[in-house]
Amino acid sequence: MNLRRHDKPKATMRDVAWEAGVAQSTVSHYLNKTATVTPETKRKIREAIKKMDYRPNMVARNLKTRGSSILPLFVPDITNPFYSELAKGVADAARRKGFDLVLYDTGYQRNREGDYIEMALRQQAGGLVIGYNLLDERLWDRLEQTSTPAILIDVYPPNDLWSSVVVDNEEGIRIAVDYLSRLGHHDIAYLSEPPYLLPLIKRQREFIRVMKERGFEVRREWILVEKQQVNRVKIGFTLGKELLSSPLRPTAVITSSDLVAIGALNAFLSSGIKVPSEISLVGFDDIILASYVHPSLTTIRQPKFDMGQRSVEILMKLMSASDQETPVVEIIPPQLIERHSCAGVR
Amino acid sequence: MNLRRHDKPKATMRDVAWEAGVAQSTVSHYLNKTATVTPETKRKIREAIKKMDYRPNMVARNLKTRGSSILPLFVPDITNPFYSELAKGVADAARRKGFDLVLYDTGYQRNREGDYIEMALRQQAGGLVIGYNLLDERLWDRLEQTSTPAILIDVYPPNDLWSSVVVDNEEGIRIAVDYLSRLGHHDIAYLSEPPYLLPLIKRQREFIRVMKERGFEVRREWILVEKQQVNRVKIGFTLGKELLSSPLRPTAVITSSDLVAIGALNAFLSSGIKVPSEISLVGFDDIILASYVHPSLTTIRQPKFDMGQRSVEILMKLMSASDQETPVVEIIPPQLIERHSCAGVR
DNA sequence: GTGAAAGCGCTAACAT
DNA sequence: ATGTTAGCGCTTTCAC
Repeated sequence: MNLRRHDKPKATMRDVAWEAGVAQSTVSHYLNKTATVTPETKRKIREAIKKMDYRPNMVARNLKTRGSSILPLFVPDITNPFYSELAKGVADAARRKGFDLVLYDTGYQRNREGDYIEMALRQQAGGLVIGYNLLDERLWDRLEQTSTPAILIDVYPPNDLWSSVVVDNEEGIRIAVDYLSRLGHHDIAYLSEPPYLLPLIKRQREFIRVMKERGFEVRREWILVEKQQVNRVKIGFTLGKELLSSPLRPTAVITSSDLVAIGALNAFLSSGIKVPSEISLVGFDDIILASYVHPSLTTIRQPKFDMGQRSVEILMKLMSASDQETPVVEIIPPQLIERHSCAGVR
Repeated sequence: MNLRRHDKPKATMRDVAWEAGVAQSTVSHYLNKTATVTPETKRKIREAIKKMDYRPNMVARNLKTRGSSILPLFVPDITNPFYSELAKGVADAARRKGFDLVLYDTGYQRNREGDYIEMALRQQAGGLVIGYNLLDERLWDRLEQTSTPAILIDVYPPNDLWSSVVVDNEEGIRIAVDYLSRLGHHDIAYLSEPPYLLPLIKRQREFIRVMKERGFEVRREWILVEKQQVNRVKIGFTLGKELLSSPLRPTAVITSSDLVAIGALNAFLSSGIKVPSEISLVGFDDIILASYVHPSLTTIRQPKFDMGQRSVEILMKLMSASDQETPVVEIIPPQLIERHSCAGVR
């Protein structure tokens, strides 16, 4: 590391000061607006900067201020559209605050999590954005020990020391059920990936609760929850097929995520079942793919971009707090995105 | 920026040295293996490090060595699966070399490109990975001026000063045509997004050339190239519909990218045309979505992950070269991924 | 094998 | 309004 080519020496602030015939600190003051500078002096400095093609060295600046202008984002897999959309929101907000987004893609590997946090800390990161549930829970202690603030997205904090931004999972499910209900459905199935995360548990639990509350029957064989597989599209496919093999067929299905919905869609289509005329389908997340499949997927949107942005704002507040701020769990409202995978029941 | 909380002071190398009862430089030597150290001294240092929870400060290190451990990656849109897969490859290779991947998502906005390059340079980045064609061509001069090496991916260099990693576009098209040909197709259409990039032009040109070479007729109305729209799925949809309205219908179609193929697929399906039984479809890129749609898409894979990795290796070489290295254009072979969107012609 | 000292490019008191 | 000075935490000669 730290390679560098045989480059022309970069101009430093000292060079600029010399060229402009002023003191280095004056240049610094001018650049940082940390003192007022005569118009005439300003001019000279500006010219010198241009002439020398001067560029402030953030590394030196950061060393001096003991700060850092990088903002680490942890995701388990950047190729998952959910996380890439999140990353976009985080990057955008970070940029606005003058931070550079450093991407740590852990690939769902425990040991990488620790290594990457170590790297982030060595880079003097003042805070972390974590887009999923860390596999290695001991890391929370490590972070606390170094008093590094962090914010979680899309999952609930491991304990009351940490903050997070999550969508209102229960509300999302309610919106889905009520939407289908309005279309005349009451035979509704629920397909889910393994619920090892609280949001997933909440969705499932709320589905059952609201179905009962609305007076709809909740059939055991219509609540299909995967235990083994990890590929969400495959899960949806498997569960979709399984659902079709049931003697009673629901008129609609809600899934725990869009990826599962897409798998289910493929299962239905490949069995000759028409969507939405024979069965309606609503997903969860609203990833970009949802609008790409045919029929396009009606779904419950998690405003990922906004959540990414919001998380940065909260983190910045935590970082600048002179004392341990009270952690916050911010709940974001979900939103129904109506597309073409649902139809009224005949 | 440069926020920081009221944190407990981090241990420095000086603290460690003091604790271990040795000189700071000895600790440095131990850490960097830049001199041999007595086992006994090693032990003391190790213990001090552990006791104080010491972590090297990369910012200070980078200032001293005038290096940088960040590697900027420029993409136009990280939510585009093509770029997120690329990013994964780049991040992976960067990490292996001890670099942190900094993500610059320009959102296809000219002015951001300049701003972001400026930020990257201020961070003392020693080289850049650019995953697409910069919109603002003047930036190449700026980069040259600062003698910052860069490597392009998926596009050809603007001139012979720069390096890039690209797939063999012609070969990809040949593979597609020959594959369809083997299935008995010779009435093949080609649908393309606006060919403002050389790879796209090459694909189109090669399609025509190889069709002729194989003795297949090339019909004007079967070569549909979008001029206006930017959303590739919409483009595919529009072009797909247009193709269906033509009096003569081809038995197969090749598209300039998977996103276009997915749009075309939707167009066919929504017109009641069965894929692959009535029309075969092959895409280009092999983005993750290709395997998610129904029927899953047969396509020409660009090994994005590998290309990302390779680009980092080449860039590192350029960065460490003491003198202007001769630029390279590395051609990567594409690969046919057979799925379910193609069938033999009856 | 270990240590003393210089300094990377910058900010921030503190003077003037 | 501008300048002087003292480091930030580290690497790297160069002595010993």
